[in-house]
Amino acid sequence: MKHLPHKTIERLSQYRRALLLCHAKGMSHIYSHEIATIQHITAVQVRRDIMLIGYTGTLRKGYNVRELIDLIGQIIDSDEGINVCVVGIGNLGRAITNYFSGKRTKLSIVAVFDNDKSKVGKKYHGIECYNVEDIGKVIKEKNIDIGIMTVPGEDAQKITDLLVKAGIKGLLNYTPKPVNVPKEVYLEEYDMITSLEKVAFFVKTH
Amino acid sequence: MKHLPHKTIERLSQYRRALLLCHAKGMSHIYSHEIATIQHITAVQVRRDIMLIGYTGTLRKGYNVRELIDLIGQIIDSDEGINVCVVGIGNLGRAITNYFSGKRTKLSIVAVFDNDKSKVGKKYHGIECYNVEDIGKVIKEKNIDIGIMTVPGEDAQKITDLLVKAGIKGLLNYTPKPVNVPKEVYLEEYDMITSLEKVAFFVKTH
DNA sequence: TTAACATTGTGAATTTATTAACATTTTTCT
DNA sequence: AGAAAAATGTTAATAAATTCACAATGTTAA
Repeated sequence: MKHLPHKTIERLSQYRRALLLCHAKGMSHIYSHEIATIQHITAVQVRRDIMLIGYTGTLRKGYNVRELIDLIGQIIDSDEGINVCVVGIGNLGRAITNYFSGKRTKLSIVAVFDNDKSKVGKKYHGIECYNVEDIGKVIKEKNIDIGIMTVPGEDAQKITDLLVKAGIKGLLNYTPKPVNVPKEVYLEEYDMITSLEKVAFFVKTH
Repeated sequence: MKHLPHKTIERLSQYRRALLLCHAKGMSHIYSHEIATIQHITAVQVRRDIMLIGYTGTLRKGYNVRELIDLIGQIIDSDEGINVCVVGIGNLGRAITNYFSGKRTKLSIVAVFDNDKSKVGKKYHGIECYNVEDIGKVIKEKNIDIGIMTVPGEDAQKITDLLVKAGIKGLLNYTPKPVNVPKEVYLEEYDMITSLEKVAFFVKTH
């Protein structure tokens, strides 16, 4: 496989979730237009994405749900699984930890961090909370590759630097402050205010 | 102004936030490449976005921070302000409510909803929690245009239908389930799992 | 004063993403 | 059997987003 576009990767992740639900309902096959309807996109887009990963469906029967789930897994998951940590166990950190706990096998949250001493040592959804000062040590011990940052904006860069120094390979930044990482670290930033302002803009302009 | 691209709208929101910080620090002017560095994009991109909104900077001095903040406000804010509600006051709902409380003047969260009777009547960051059954009534009374949905996935479509019926104009869906809305309602969906899986993919493929 | 420099603004080129169009194939119906 | 229908797979066309390239111009320094 040559090079999957970023957008295709995102959609594959979403297709998989939809497919898992379909599988749970007992569907064995699904048409491109059914996936498309669920995801609010076009059937052509779905077929193109699936073409890009080299899968081919059955004419008139559509795609085999089980096979497609497995193939998407081969593309986007790592065989060995990836360990993840959450830094900042406030409301957002807890929401995310909760969300993931026990769900994925390939991506597991194995540590949470906070600078609030009263939280350190407690468990959140079964995952132990460590002191942020121990980030370096814990990340190495637990072989953590990805960090999810849910601290206040003013701490964002400082925590980022700690994570980078600890050897993190990917960072998901949910703080409102953009941070800097060296180019070998993959960075994804998301900001709720931007999303809400965007909705407000399009509501305003009909 | 003709038609601003979606991506430009998102970036304008982000520029504004960066600019507000710069303004708070006492900066009166800023160069395109400074904004670009903060946002991890190119200076040309910044200049082009600013060109699109019809602002023009000063050669060799860059952009006037105050003026640019105000102009972006004119573009993306509504004069009268927009009222927003949060449905589902679990961890994520509280994180968002907390995040916004007291910050924006143009976008304000004026109600939160939950189906848990023990939460109804309580206040969350100063905002009263109503019963989901009263969504229709409260949305009309309080003139709410935008809903942020942070309920469990299995309730997503049901709540969406209630919001749509109540006359909501924009919906930000933070549940893991895509929902359907009539075409006159602006829908933005965001899913944390997809973001994390994307990071994992790019970490895996270096 | 004049040359070197740094910055904005923008048309053109390029790249990325989406959509259209349609050939192909299997199934169903008559 | 043959026609009609419904689906996939894919090339080509189009649209959207980004980057390049550079003219224009104010600023600084010699």
